[in-house]
Amino acid sequence: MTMNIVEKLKNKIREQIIEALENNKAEGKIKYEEIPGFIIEVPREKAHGDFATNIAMLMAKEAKMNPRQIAQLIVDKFEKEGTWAEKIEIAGPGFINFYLNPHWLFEVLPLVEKEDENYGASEVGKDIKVQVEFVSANPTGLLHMGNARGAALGDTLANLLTKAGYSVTREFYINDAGNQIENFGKSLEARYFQELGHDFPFPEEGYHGQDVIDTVRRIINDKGEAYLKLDQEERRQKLVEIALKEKITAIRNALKEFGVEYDVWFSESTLHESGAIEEVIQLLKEKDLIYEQEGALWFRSSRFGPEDKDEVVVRSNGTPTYFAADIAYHKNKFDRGFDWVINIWGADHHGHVARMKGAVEAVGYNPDNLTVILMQLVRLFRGGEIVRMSKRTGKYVTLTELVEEVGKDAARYFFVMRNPDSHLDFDLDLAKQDSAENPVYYVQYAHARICSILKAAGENLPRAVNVNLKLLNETAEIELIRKIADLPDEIAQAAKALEPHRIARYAHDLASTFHTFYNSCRVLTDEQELKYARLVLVNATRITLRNVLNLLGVSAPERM
RNA sequence: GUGCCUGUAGCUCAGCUGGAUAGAGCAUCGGACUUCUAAUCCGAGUGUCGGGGGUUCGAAUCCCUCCAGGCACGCCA
Repeated sequence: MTMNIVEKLKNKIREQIIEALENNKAEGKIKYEEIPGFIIEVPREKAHGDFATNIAMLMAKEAKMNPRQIAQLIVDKFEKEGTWAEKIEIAGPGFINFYLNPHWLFEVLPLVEKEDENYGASEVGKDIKVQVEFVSANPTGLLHMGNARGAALGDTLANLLTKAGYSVTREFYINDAGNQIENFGKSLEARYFQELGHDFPFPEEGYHGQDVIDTVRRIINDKGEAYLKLDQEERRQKLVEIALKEKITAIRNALKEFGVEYDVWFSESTLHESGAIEEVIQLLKEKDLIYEQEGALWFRSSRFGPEDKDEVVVRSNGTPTYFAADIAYHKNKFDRGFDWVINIWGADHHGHVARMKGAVEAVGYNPDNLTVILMQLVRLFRGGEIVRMSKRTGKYVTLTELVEEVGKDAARYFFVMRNPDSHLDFDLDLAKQDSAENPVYYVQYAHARICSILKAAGENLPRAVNVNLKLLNETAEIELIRKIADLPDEIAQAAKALEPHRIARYAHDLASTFHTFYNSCRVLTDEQELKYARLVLVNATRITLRNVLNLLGVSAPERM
């Protein structure tokens, strides 16, 4: 059982407030039916205490009393025992501010030491099976910046959910069927002929990238002209088979270099082969959610979305659409028992969300259990200019190139730093610079500094239980402990809200608090007891920083 | 035309889901290394929170409307 000190204390204060209110009610000093949902928060202004609540304002209307009067009643009956409260004040329109004895914070240091790598964990997601599907790039090409953002986001999110106690599966959906594979086959065939010196027209919608040519050259190297004589369908099939395997391996390796590994690689073609798509269409037919028009089969998505249009699931030529496969895929996900299914998609797919949810409902599952995170697209800048990626020429910067250029740490941090909702302008020149402008160095530097102190201190690191923590009474020290204490709550909230960027901000805040401490308090001082206490504090900071960097997939260097 | 996202300091962005005097980084200016790493710290300044209405004790946050930018509206995926 992991503990969350901040949460525990908030709950304690909450209980005492409710009890104080009930006591007042019993004495007839206040009238109300129900206590409204109120918050206990850490005020932005330090002068407003360690915790504050807005309950008095919220109750004013129902109790027909001035909020400050209500606050006074609560304060009068508030039992401080067990809350560490030293001073309670009523402020502004009726906030109640709690000023705590800082000693409550000291519990956190032995806890961090004890939990070590596990510190920050909580159990808010206990017994909840969640799947995060992300990247799922077309296996016909290499990974681009949009995929890279999705990879950083999805992996960090999965890390967060895991830490918050959820049971997490990472999944990559391989689109190895359908139209784009047709095109891929045609492109490969064309390049195959061309590379062997034949005239061959390149398909209109084909893949123009250099990587397709490279693949074909390798195939020729290996198999020579063997496929020239085959009939067209068989030739394309062979070429696709070899090329797909190669592409998927390349994608897998690129992601691995980026620190991302999956539990499941799910192949779209298995849905076609197993009959799962036909089955799901049959199911929808039975529910009268499919109709025929102009030779095609349509799914009544308009029944579900607000005013969404109906969607083709089987073309007039008899082949199922991507959407049909996706319905079968999502049914499959829920069939596997996931309580919560999370997809990370590029914002250009947003039109797909409503009908996907509709489809989930249509096949008998609760659409609320499907969350789609849409991330806005990435624009690359180089030399102050947008790097245009061209579909026609197939030229774009790949994930592998990005990692080579700016490094895994900077790239991951950069992508996760921002809210997925905001457009991301990635300045390659800036990220490339090994300079202080790159925020990831700021955080890593804090970790390296700590390691340096610990090294200088020698091998005997004191244990929290053996030192006098009360000596840690400087503002900078208290602030640092407070920040460390926040981690479990930060993770739990970031996980629940699916907002990994909060953790990047936390990492920066923690580093900043440490740097301030470092400049105002000397750890290796002549006063032995103080030194030991500070060593404990610094070591707890190291553990916390390292754990956060791990969540982000960023390394925690001991030297810089 | 319809739908989704965005609009906050000169620039890049936070803003804990309705709270108190709206915050960071970069950039600018001025300070701090004989001391555990100056890739750091301390100090200084800037805001019609896109505009206008509304909801209430209280709005950057919720609702309406308008403006600007991005994206999507296929028997593509």
